[in-house]
Amino acid sequence: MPEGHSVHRIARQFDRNFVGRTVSASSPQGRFAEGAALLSGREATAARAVGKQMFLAFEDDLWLRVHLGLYGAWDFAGEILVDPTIASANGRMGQTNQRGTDLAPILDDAGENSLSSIGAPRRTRVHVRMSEQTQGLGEDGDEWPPPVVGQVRLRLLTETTCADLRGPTACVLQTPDEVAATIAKLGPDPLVDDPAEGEERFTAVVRRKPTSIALLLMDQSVVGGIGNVYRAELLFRARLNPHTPGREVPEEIVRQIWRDWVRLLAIGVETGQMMTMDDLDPAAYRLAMANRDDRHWVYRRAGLPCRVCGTAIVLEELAARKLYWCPRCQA
DNA sequence: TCTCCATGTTCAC
DNA sequence: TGAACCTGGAGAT
Repeated sequence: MPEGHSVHRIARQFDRNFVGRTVSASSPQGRFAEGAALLSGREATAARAVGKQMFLAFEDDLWLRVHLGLYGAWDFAGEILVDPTIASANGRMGQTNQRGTDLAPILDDAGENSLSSIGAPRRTRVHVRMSEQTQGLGEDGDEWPPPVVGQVRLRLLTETTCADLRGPTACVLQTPDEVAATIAKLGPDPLVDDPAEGEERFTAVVRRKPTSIALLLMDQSVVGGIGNVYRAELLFRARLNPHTPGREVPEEIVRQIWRDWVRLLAIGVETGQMMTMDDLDPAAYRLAMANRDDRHWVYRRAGLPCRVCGTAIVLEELAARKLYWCPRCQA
């Protein structure tokens, strides 16, 4: 599942490519047919991400709320204008159209959070139309709009850009009041809330809970956007035992975790990758970036030696999710 | 072709 | 606390 960084990238993609444009909406799969009919023909007016939720506003105060859940993904096709605040990890941002505008790079790696497909990692279809002169056909002869492949819950189409939504946990229309109620239930998000205020909210909640810090970090009402990968990595970086009750975690460590999340989220949004070993030396960093299976301190490293102490990384189940940690560094 | 798996949430018990 | 939901890739058969 895309953690918070991906959802912010998606929102920025929508902001750049859909906001201000009239959208044609459909539900090829049929499960969002009524909603798509209501959206179709309206202009998109805003795109926002809060935690793992994305909100897309349309004319007449109609909001689309999407949560990708475990399997969801957006595939973008067509002419994709890249938000200048996000980049591909390998820097392949070179394609430009005849107006000199950046187009989407081809995949940054195995599809993880590339600009063309954002969500659950999967093989990606990339269609990049180079200019309006080629409207109707992509440069390589692709159809326009692209043929529907698989279970597409919602297709949003402008004259130049196509976004296909697959497998979301939530895809619903909301009123402004409902959007506000949804957001009110979420914990602070460093890219939405003032980071200093967020730190205070996060610290106050964690410090009064008997629940383990590992569960609290995954609780979206405590902090927005953290998922299983960032949880494991944040706890390792803090050298904190995942089972420590929140109220027993020293305040300075709680604040350190928040500030680390602020930092990692910013890196994730910028690069599209959950790089958590940013404090490596440059050579080791480049190596880690090149190999997505070797990019974390503990996540998916069960049984492998800890990168710091050599102790075997432990894998256990906590609330039906896999938890990776080093029993020595995080004793 | 079948089974398992995954970066998640919600609901019933 | 555990099951259901959801989708497609990967590996086993």
